[in-house]
Amino acid sequence: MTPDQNTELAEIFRLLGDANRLSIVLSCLDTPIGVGDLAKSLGLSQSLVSHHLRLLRAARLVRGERDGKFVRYVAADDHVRAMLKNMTAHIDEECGDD
Amino acid sequence: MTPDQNTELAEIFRLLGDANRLSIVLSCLDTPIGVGDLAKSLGLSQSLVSHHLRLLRAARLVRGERDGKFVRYVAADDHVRAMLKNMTAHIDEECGDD
DNA sequence: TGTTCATATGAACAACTGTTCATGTGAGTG
DNA sequence: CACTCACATGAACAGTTGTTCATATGAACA
Repeated sequence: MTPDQNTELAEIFRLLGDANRLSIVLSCLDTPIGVGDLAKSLGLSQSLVSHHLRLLRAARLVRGERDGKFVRYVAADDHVRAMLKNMTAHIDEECGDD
Repeated sequence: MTPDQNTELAEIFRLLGDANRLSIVLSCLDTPIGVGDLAKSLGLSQSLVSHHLRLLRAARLVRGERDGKFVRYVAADDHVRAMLKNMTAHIDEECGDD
């Protein structure tokens, strides 16, 4: 693991290290979802969700697809999906062990 | 994924989201290593490493074993090891794809 | 064009975080 | 005991971050 890779990985972790941002990413892991729906379903302001999505987009964790008035966001690729599913699986198991 | 699990996972990510802390955890994934050696090999102050280790310990990402004057730290369990190896593997693959 | 809906952006601020420096604790050794 | 080595802790500060409010952009539709 090179220093650059270490920094890159830390940056990804940092972005996922906010509870709201994490739930945003998890909410669009498999199915594209619009910003407004995201905000409503998570109980967050539209502005806040949009700000977070900008960061997630910049880090290529998420990608937005325009559809008329709407912009729907999904996990950027299978790496992101696999990483997060692996992590959530471990969390589930840990809770079982406690 | 319950809200509690979401928070817990975010907390883990937040801790790994600092480059120094991440390299500390990665440095003791498989082999226990003392605080001083950790500091020297990463080019960080002993105090800083110790502060970070306290946070990592509190989150049960790492565990310390006393050995005389020394305290050696290791990844807390196989979950932590597996999660991090999975993440680093994905980072490696992503770099290959670019 | 003017209006409305969905999303993005900018400024501002309180709260938090990483780091350093100084000091404390506790184990080993003379 | 006094001293040293390895580590932990506390206070303090600069820099960063999440959030809100207000406003801008941009697409659809009358």
